[in-house]
Amino acid sequence: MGLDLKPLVTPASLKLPELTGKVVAIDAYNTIYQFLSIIRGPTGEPLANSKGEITSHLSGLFYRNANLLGDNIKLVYVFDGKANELKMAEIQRRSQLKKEATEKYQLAVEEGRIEDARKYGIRTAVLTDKMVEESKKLLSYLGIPYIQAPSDGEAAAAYLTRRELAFAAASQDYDSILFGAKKLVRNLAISGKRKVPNRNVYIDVEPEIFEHDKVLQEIGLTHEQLIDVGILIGTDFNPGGFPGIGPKTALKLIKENGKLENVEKIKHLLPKMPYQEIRDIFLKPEVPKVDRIDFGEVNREKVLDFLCVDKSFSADRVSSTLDKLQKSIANRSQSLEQWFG
DNA sequence: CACCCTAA
DNA sequence: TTAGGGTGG
Repeated sequence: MGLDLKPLVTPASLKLPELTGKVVAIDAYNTIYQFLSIIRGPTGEPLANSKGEITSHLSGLFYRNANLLGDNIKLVYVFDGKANELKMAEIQRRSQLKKEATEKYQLAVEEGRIEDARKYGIRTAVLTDKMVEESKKLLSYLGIPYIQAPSDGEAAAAYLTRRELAFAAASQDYDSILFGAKKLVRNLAISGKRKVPNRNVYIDVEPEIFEHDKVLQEIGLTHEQLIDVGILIGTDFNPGGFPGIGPKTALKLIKENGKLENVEKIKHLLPKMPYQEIRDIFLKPEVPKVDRIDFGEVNREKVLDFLCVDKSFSADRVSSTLDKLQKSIANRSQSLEQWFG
């Protein structure tokens, strides 16, 4: 279920123009997984090409990136590497949930319960190695660089903000804050419409930004203490956290006691928990070797060939999106030439 | 999710 | 111009 810091931190609203000219390091798995879950037909089936290969992730990546690039936002995608041993329990838990959702989904489809089919279909999304390769391919055709993280993508994205190679990290998860991202952007999207789970209702979801310094100031803790709060609530490395302790209680306990070791009511549980190792995952994560990020250019032919020939996208739609993008890029360099040329 | 068309 | 609903693949 991830790290639930939401009740403890207050976002500032963010308008996309504020990111103009800035580098944003995107949590690739988080983003692609979101597309795979949400971009589906009415009965919960993902988009697919004529060969039956899923294309939801490519649709999401193409249209969103085209828009963000058109707004002159510089993107770098960060892919997860090898998962930490401590994450295995969470990975298995998720895979079990998917298995259950898949059974419910198939039953709902057979019985013609369309809304249920959609609800469960969303939970069945599995991100395969092939999809990752296809995503990287599309990114490279769009001129968008990507970085392969040695372990957690969020840790690598946070590192890029620390190195000032990126202005912000973008992810839906709050882990980036524990990894020390200077800034975290959530809801980085074009349309603000988002489906609320379990209901056929759409609400406006605005992009929001969290600044690391302000977060610590707001809750009155050090970074190390915030990590302890996270461990109490539960992270990917200790799913569920400690029984009976939610975000509010966790914050109270660390404020009163300073650190995990001093919290009386969990003293009997601490020895069974590798909390020092988890602290180190957040404080001293493995990070990629990066000194600079090279931004590329759109390769129109490759994009068209890949999406329209290979993946059955509509040539009209793809080329008109590319037209729009290339036009805004051309306008940009033209206005630069007026100043400097 | 994002696009596109239609209605008001 | 904006809101709502269907469609994309």
